[in-house]
Amino acid sequence: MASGKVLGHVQDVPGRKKAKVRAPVPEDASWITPETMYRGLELHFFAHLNLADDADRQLSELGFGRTHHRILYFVSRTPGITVGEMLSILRVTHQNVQRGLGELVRKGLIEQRTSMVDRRQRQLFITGEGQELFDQLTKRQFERISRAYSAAGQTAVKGFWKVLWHMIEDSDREWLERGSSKDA
Amino acid sequence: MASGKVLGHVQDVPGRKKAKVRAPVPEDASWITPETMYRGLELHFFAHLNLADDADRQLSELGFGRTHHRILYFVSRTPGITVGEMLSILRVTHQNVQRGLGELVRKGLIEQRTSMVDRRQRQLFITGEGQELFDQLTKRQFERISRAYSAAGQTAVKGFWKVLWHMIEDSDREWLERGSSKDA
DNA sequence: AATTTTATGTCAATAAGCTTGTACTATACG
DNA sequence: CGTATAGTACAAGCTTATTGACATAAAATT
Repeated sequence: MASGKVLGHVQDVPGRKKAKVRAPVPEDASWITPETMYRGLELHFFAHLNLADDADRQLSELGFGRTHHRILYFVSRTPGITVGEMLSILRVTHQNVQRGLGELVRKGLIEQRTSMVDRRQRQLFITGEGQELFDQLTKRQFERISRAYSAAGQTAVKGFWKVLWHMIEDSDREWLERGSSKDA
Repeated sequence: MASGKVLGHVQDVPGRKKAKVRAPVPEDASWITPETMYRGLELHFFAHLNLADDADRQLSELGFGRTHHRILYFVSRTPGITVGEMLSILRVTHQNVQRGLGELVRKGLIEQRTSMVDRRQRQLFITGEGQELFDQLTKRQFERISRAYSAAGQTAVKGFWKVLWHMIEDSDREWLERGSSKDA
C-alpha cells in the first residue's frame, strides 16, 4: 500500500482519469500534431543516447555490456528478484541473462540465495562490491538527470514523469509500482 | 523558418537561462533525491523499451535492424543530409551506415544525389516508397505518444520536453535545432 | 508414490552485428 | 600538381544474441 508514496510524485495517479471529472470543453487536442510527436520522439531518442553513453563507456572498460548493467540495475532496485522475474521484465533471452548473471555472480557482484518460499527459485541480491560498481555506473546518469531536473524545475519534472508514465505499457508499469510489499 | 514554431513549444528557449533573471530564493532543490532520479531513469528506460518494441517488430519482419530505422528517420527528417552528417549524429560506424544505407538505396527507399555544392558529397533523400515504410514504422510510436500526450495534457508535455531538452548534450541539440537554415 | 510441470542452469552450434583495416575513386583546395 | 576529404567496397575478426537439447531439483498433481 506504500505504492502511493512513490506514485504521488509522478502524476495524478495512473488509474484515475481526471478528465472524467467534468469535460465541458472537448479537451482541445489540436496541439497534438505530427510535429509535436516527432519532437517528443527525437528528444527522447537523444536523451536516451546520452544516458546510455554515460554508462557504456565505463561498462566496456570492465568488459561488461548492457545486459550486465540491466541485471545489476534490476537486482539492485529489486533485491530478491528471481531469475524468472528478470526474464519477464528485461528484454533478454534465457541464455543471455544466464551468461551475464553467471559472470556477475562469479565476480562477486551478485549473490544468489535459494528462495525459502519456493526452493526452485534463486533470489538475487547485489553485494556491497556490486553496489559500488553500480553506483559508479549510474553516477554520470544521475549527474545528467540532476542537471536536467534542476534546470527544468519541479513542475516540468512532474510533467516529464506524467507523460512517460502514460507512455508505458501496463505490463511494465507493474515493476515500477513494485515495492508496495518489499522495498525493505 | 518553421523551426521557431516547433521550438516554441518545447521550452523557454534553449540558450537562455531564465534563472539568471533573478534568484532571490536559493531555488530549493531538496526534491532532487536519488529516488526521484531513479524514478526518471526507470520511466525513461521503460518508455524507450516500449517505443523501440513498437518499431522493432515490423523492422525485423522486413529484415531490417535499428540502423536502418535510424537512417530512414534522419533522412526523412533531414532531407538532403549527407553521409558524413549522419555519421556524426548517429552512433554508428562508417561501415555500418554504409551497409544499411546501401541496402536501403538498393531497395529504392532512399535516393542519393550528388551535392551541387561539393560534388564529393551525396545528399540523401527518402523516396515515396521509403516514406511509406517509414510512416508505417512510426505509426505505432505515434499512437503511443499521442495517447500519452493527450492523457497527460499539454502542460505536462511541455515539462516533458523541457526536462529532456536539458538532458541532452549540446552536440546533439544541434540537430534538434536544425532547420533554421535548411528545412526547405 | 508416480508423473508432470516449473524454475534454473549448462553446453554447443549458429546466426547477427559491429569493428577494423585496407583499397580505390572522385573531388576539393592550395 | 599534391594532399586532404567524402564516399564506396570488401573481408577478416570479434563480440553478442538466439536456439535447441539436456540435466536437476523441487513443487504440483493425480
